[in-house]
Amino acid sequence: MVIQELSEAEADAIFRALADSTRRDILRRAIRHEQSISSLAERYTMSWAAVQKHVTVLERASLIVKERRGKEQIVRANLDSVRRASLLLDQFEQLWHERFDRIGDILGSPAEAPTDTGVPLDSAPSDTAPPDKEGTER
Amino acid sequence: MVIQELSEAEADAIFRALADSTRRDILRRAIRHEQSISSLAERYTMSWAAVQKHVTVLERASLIVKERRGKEQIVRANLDSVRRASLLLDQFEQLWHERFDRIGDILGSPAEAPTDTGVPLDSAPSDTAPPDKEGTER
DNA sequence: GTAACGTACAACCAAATGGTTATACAAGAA
DNA sequence: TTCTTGTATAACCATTTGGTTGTACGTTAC
Repeated sequence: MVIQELSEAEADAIFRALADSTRRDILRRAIRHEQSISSLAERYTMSWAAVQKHVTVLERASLIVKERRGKEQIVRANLDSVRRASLLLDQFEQLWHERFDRIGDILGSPAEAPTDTGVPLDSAPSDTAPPDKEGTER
Repeated sequence: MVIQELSEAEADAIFRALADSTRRDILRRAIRHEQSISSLAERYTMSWAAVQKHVTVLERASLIVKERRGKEQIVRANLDSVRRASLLLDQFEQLWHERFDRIGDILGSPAEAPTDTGVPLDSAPSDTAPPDKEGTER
């Protein structure tokens, strides 16, 4: 199983969704067993609408899926998104290892690095990539 | 290696910091090699101050560490925090597996028994925990 | 010394977040 | 039918976020 890689926007959504303890809690409950939004909302002191919004955030991040069952919306966790996020974190770890695989960690690609003047300790290994956003990154 | 577990607030900070593509990019660069804030800022079209703010967010999340070197602040990645986040994601996965270890997966566990701090494998795992934002939260 | 560099931070702004209450509607139960 | 439950959404509000410009300050280069 390969598990699709995350686009930058998807990664944004997933990590954002995970960056709130209430939402992490909702996700845990949804993982333990599917349940309606209302039964979820009962567990919190905040308003039903607030919980609903959290569910929506989780849904937009694909961390959960809603499924209508009669008059209820059943919330089900989608572990694939969790795994994708996990994979992205693994890539950071990978970069870390690659750093030490580079012999010396000094004087990397001589290619361009037109004015990497300063920073003698670490010239530009593979860093000469397109600077700004647009997720290019490896 | 045990790797400290994350408090809710730390988890908030880490995932929040990761929920922005510019910050993930900065983190990747910092992982590849330590460098000053200015050399990082050169890679982006946004203002220096904006990059500085992103660095601060990453620092508060302990994803990077700053270290003064002469007049420069050197930004260094702290992979431990990445690993902690990874571990938290693993716990979701773990919950998922426990769900199917429970014989039956009886849904709708009413779950009131407010004492089960031990994550029983059967009925309601730790579902009864004070879900809401306890003291700490924002 | 002065100049340039790297950094820090304040003040400001628009947009997004996280919460509230209130209203509306469909499905089941009585 | 009416009542209740579960859901959805709008309007509103305070705070945070992500960006800007401007100012200030210590360190290094000249």
